Amino acid sequence: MNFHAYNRPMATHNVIKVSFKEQMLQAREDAIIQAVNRLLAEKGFDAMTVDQVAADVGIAKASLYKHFPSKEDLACAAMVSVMRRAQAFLDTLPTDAPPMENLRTVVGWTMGLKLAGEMPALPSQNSKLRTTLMASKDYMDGLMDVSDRLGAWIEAAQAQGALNAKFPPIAVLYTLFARACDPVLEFLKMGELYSNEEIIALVLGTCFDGLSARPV
Amino acid sequence: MNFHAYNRPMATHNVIKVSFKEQMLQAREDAIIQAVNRLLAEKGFDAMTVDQVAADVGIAKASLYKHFPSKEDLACAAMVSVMRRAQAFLDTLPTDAPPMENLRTVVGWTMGLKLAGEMPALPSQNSKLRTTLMASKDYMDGLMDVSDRLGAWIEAAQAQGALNAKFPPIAVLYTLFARACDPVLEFLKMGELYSNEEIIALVLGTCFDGLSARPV
DNA sequence: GTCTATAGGAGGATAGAC
DNA sequence: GTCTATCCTCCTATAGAC
Repeated sequence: MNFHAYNRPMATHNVIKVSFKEQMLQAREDAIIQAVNRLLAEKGFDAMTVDQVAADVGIAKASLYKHFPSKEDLACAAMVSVMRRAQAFLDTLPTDAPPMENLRTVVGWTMGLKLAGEMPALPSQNSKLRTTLMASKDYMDGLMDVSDRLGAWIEAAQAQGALNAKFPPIAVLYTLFARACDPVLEFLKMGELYSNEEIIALVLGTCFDGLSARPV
Repeated sequence: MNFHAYNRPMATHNVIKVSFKEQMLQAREDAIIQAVNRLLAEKGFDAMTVDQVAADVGIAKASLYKHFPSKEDLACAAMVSVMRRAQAFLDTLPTDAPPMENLRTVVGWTMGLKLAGEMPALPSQNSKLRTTLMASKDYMDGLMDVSDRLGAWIEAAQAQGALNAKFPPIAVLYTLFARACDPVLEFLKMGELYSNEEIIALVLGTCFDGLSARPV
């Protein structure tokens, strides 16, 4: 009892202090991730330099390396972040809606992200980066969860006859992921002829309806 | 007359010699471009190093720079090369065929190129590279020619009602260019479930028919 | 025009004081 | 954990002999 009486205040004090510190730490790491996310979307992984990230956050480069051990881990953290956003968005979609509708909505949402400059772009060739991503449980878990949920909708949509059954579900899944980073989006944006909403509608149209004319 | 009698043999000798030298030069530059093309397709512009190109060709790096003034110019030459191949392929297509059919054939051909590892991949963000490309008359001329020919087919196909008229021709053109480098191709190739022909058929299907089921 | 050797600089990562 | 200053590696590009 004396033990508790003696220790509790000290322990409480420590708990509060640590929690506050951790809160600051988390806030700073969030700021870092946000900067990385922006830079990755703007210039891509190779063109992004750690110096730019540090300057953007307003801290020294060495401090950055106290939070993340490498440039690859920075990018990985950004990917985990968007994956979480995607999961959160999926949570908001009605489970009783037509699966095809949900698929369309998700892809449209990712296109909006890209047009807003919030979609980090990673080179698919970089093996060092791939290794880091594959080794990240947070990233892989998120990716698997998203893939599973989309996969379920894909199969359901095919069972309903809304999604063309001649395409293997895996090919559809890849296609949806690819359309989230479709370069057509930035091409059309650069042309400045269409609003973001129009661009999304166009690219969604080409993706789901196809280029060939459909019989009325 | 004496002038000719005296000079002709020497001139002929020079002509042959120069022509031979130029032939060797051209052959070497072709070898360089082929190596660049392969490396660009395999690793992309940033990951490709000039040392690798030199080693691949089997000459010293300094010799490379006698042929091409910069790494960007190397990539540009490779792009001009594929553009020429594309123009040559367009030449083989029947002018009396349905334009929609020709569009499909061209896109399928570019997909085959990519699957064969012969489609150079350039980052769309690199401004130094973009400047070099824009400044290259050979590249721009080729790009314009290809765009014009595809554009004519697109408009003709829309006039015929074969290509969905709700899409602006420019959006269709961008989409066709984008599908030539579609990452879905390499994803499916990595899965090793489908042959190259099947992959091309699949991605052509998603592109032209769309993901949504079509009424029978 | 080919080579060897090296300049020059960018950028990822770290040392060490505080 | 933050900073300044620096290391070190890699890579583009060039100098200079042949």
